[in-house]
Amino acid sequence: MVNFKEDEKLNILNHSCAHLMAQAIKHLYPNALFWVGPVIAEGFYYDVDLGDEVIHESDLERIEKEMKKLSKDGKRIYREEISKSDALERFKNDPYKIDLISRMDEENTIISCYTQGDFTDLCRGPHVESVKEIKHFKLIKHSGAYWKGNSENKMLQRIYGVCFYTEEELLQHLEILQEAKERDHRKLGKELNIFMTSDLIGKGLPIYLPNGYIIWEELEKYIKNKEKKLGYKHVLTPPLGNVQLYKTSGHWEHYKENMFPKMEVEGEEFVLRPMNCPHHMMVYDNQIHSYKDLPIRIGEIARDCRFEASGALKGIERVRTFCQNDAHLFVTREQIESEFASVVNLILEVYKELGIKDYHFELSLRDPEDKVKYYKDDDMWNDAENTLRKVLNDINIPYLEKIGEAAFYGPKLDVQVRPAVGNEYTLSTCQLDFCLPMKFDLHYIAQDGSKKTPVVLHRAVFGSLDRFIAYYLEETKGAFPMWLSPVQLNVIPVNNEYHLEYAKSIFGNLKNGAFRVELDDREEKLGYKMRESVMKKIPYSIIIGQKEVDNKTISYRKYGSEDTITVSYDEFVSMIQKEIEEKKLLHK
RNA sequence: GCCGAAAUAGCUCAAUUGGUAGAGCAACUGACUUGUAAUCAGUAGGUUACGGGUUCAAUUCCUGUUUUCGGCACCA
Repeated sequence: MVNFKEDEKLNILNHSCAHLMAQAIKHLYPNALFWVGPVIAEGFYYDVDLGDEVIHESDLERIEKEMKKLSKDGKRIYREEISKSDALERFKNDPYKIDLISRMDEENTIISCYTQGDFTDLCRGPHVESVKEIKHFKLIKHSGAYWKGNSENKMLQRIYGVCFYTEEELLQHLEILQEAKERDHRKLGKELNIFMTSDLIGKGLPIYLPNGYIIWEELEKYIKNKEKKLGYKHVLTPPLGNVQLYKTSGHWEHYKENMFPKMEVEGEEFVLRPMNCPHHMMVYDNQIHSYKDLPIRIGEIARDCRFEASGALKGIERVRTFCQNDAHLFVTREQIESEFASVVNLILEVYKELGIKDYHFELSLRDPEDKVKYYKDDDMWNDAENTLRKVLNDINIPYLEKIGEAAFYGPKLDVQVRPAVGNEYTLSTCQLDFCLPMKFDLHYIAQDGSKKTPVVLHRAVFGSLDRFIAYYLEETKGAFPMWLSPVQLNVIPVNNEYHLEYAKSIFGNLKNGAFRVELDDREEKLGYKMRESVMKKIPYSIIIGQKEVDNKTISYRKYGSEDTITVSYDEFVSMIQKEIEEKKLLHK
């Protein structure tokens, strides 16, 4: 997939295309005012104020047509440098430009304008020489977008587009977009019977069907085993709690708008829990701990409920109830680095085993200017942020620093991935927290007999199992590796009259061997049954015909291959056992 | 939540400017006894998401609601 931002030449072309679009819009909507038109990874967009008018899907065609016309006219693009006062004068009737210009530093900024025919726009540039270079473009989508990204502000009209140097590149790009839709987890989830939703149950409340639940169970077993080896102890805590619990933690103050409203019973107030930290704090507080007991690692596959905005819901990627693969590590200050490194290594190990390659780390820091969101203790923040930086540098992990992305209680390391369709999201997280242990007045007894407050690492490798399954569906295109496949083997007799008996005995042996196996004994042709077997993305289709009956063998065809291989039963079983143990990827 | 779009059989989709819904697949029945991505024939399947309105007549036009989709905002 092209990244328009990183290809300098394409970047300039796309930015120029944004200007061409603006010019076309100005022709069709003379009162249009323009905000910004940047190049992004997926192409470009321009935010436009059309007064009371809004863009409809059909308008994109009109705008495109006008752009083609302007491109054919082939006007040159001129650059002009002006002073700040000239700029303020020239754009005095345009509040958006005034807003931009007035924030510019007069001394150090060259203010430039670009003009093509009857259209001039304030712009840093650079641009292509002439609009006739802007030929192979497409307006992809449109939407409302709040001015300056603030939902208190007016909603502008945003139009997205892409531009290439050749028609072939453009068509190829559009094809890639189409292919991405094919591996959207919502489409695959439906086709492969992974999950469903029901209007009567409610939106954002997914049901995992038998196939989906097998994947869920396997992932749960997998991660819990890894955690046990690292000394985690698993607990089971309730999915709701007293409101006071969240008032103490500070979550109520920060997030009550995004929680399901409290319910009152017998004078007590409860909420469905939006996260598990306070519950795990209570688990820690159940006993007195010595410094010798630390680190204490409490894990849980824990169900949470969050009242996500209806417009944010998406398949099983963003839902209103989900299960976190959560854990809280209670450590001394001296143990922070090694425990944090251990979590990062666990994440790296899991990603490697599952074959996930396309991800990056982000170190999410507080915005020191934001006095409302973040817990007030500058020393604590500096200490925490520097600790995370140090560990990341020590273990040599590349990462991006993101200001203002921290949790209210501490900085975090997030692992970001990109889905088939839509914006990137966090798949795994590890957060450092000096704050909640204090709020809950937790301690341990130090070597000198004094009471000390532990530090907590919040971490989730499968941020949520729901989201992870969504991601892995898209990553594997629904062709899961053997160990995760809902159905691993499909036994297909060629002819029921002569081969069914032997097929049944093979099926029975595999079933007793704890493989997830099906027997397709319908009265259909082999080709028909093979087609379904492949469409269901079953890793192995086992064919039993006269040859196999006579020689006491089996023949199999692996998903993604067109070859048929004949082996003995024992040979086959040891092969697939090995494949399951090694968690081999089905294809890559 | 905000801006825009969509909703027709279990699934994927049709239905000419408003004239009371069709196909393929799946399901069911029967025939065929099959060697690697669809054997043939038949049967059944619908308050066109839900409610209200305009009209002689609404899947089609208007309107409210619900859900879904593309973005924006949000994401402990």
